[in-house]
Amino acid sequence: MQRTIRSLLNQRVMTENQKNDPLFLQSVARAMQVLSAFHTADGAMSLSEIAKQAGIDRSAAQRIVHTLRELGYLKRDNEDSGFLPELRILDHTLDYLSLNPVVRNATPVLLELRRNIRERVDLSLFDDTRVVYAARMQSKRETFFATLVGHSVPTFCSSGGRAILSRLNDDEVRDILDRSDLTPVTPRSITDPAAILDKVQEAREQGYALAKEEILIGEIALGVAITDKHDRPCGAIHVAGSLSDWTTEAFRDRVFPLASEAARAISRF
Amino acid sequence: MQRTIRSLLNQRVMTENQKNDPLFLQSVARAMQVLSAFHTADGAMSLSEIAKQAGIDRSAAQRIVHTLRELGYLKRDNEDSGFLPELRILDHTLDYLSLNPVVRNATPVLLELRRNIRERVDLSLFDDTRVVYAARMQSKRETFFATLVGHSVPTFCSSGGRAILSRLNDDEVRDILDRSDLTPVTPRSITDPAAILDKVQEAREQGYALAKEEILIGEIALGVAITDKHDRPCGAIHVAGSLSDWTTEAFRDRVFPLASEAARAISRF
DNA sequence: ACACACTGTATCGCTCAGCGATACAATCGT
DNA sequence: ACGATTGTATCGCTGAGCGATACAGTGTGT
Repeated sequence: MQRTIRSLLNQRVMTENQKNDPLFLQSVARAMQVLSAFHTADGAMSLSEIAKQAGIDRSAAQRIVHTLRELGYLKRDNEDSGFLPELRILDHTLDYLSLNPVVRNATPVLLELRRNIRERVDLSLFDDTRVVYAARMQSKRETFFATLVGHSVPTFCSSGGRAILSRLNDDEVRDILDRSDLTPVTPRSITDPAAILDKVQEAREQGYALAKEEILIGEIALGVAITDKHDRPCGAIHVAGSLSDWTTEAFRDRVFPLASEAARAISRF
Repeated sequence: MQRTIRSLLNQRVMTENQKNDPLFLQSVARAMQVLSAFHTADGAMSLSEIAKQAGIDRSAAQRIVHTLRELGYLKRDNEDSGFLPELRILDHTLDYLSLNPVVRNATPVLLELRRNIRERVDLSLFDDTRVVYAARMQSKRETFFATLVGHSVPTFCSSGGRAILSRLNDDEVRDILDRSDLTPVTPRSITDPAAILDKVQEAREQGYALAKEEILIGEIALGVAITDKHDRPCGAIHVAGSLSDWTTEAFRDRVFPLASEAARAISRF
């Protein structure tokens, strides 16, 4: 399901205005499309596969892959035939994470939060129709998903996503929902726009958003939005617990005050 | 100190053979150099700064920045003037992490390891003269450094780095040391090539490498190499503890058997 | 055994993408 | 008011790179 969401990103074809924009460098766009081709992969990709995914012909793919390989962003798979992303990619990750003021200030706060609550704590960043994990503090009892920075979940059905929406006005929320792919992540995901708007309104009044089993069955999550200098939401703190340990009320009573305080500590950067 | 190491990467100017290689696309290289310009930054960068760092003129920088912005890899800093990396970068991170077989298989093993040892456990990947963190499992007692995927430390003075070197032959080790920037990370970092070779030889015999206060004062670290299908080292497990809690011997006796077993479980992928 | 469909790689001439110069409005600090 | 920044926009010339084409190696199917 993660893949389905991400593959949509990839369909970002060159638009008309981009074609007529003298400042828009097509070869750069093509190169980034080659790197993005791997969003849909679950193994090494051949030149033809890359070409198809990136929407360019094999020749172009060849030259771009060659260049990216020379630069250390791609490598040939030793055993399998095909190509894979290479380590150098992570350099840019660090640039992003260490220059992002929210992430920068969030880490100690999140650790403190996890120490108090002893459940999984995530920091996610708002990216329109999706919400991207930037940091995860594991709880002792582990879910099988690990620290995968870059993972994303839909805004509309995640606790943090709806907490973020609750800081926008109804028009903006509707706009995002319109552009969202509303396929449910689990059978419990709320997909009806009207119902989502209700939940968002509820979050506005309470200051937090709850999502029960909307991302993972058996999991309850509480999200609180983080805002920037201009009071615009730019991310959220998620706390996730198991429904076998918590009633909804106990979870909310325990988590909300702490998470809310943590969010306030991170906000306005 | 992190920055000094990384800024070296950036000096990767276009080589002569690249210039004469018909398959090498210069515009793509320039674009990646623009993204890499942020390796040396600690805040938003202006066009002129980017141009200087990337070794191109302002016009080129302008057009590339414009394109990367259009594609969602850069954004303008709201308050400060200048540009910053944007979220989309993290998409590629996930591609790399989730397609890398070592990382893929390591996570459960590392969690198990941390559960047993209750100290910080890191997974790092070998990249020539440096070693890049791909995952970190925090211990309860926190060091101030947080989960920053992409961080790197020099191969020559880290426990994992030397564990990796111990799986190469002496010529290869010398070659890496020759190309390394041997500036010490802490006053305790061993920088004399002969002494490093001794330590590497010691690691060969013992199956693990120890580094005391070579990266962080007060910290002892034990590293065990991870190998690929061809028995070539491709990464390492690091376990780090505080010298106030452990004697060298106690640390080694407790950590080595478990870390070694974990490394074996991850190896050969 | 052959044929065929794949890999990845290499070459080359035509053409249009994009280089680099130049200009400009806006916002600094002095 | 000045010069030095910032980011943005335009434009003609030219060489970067597009896309066609070819080739060696490796399976896969018949």
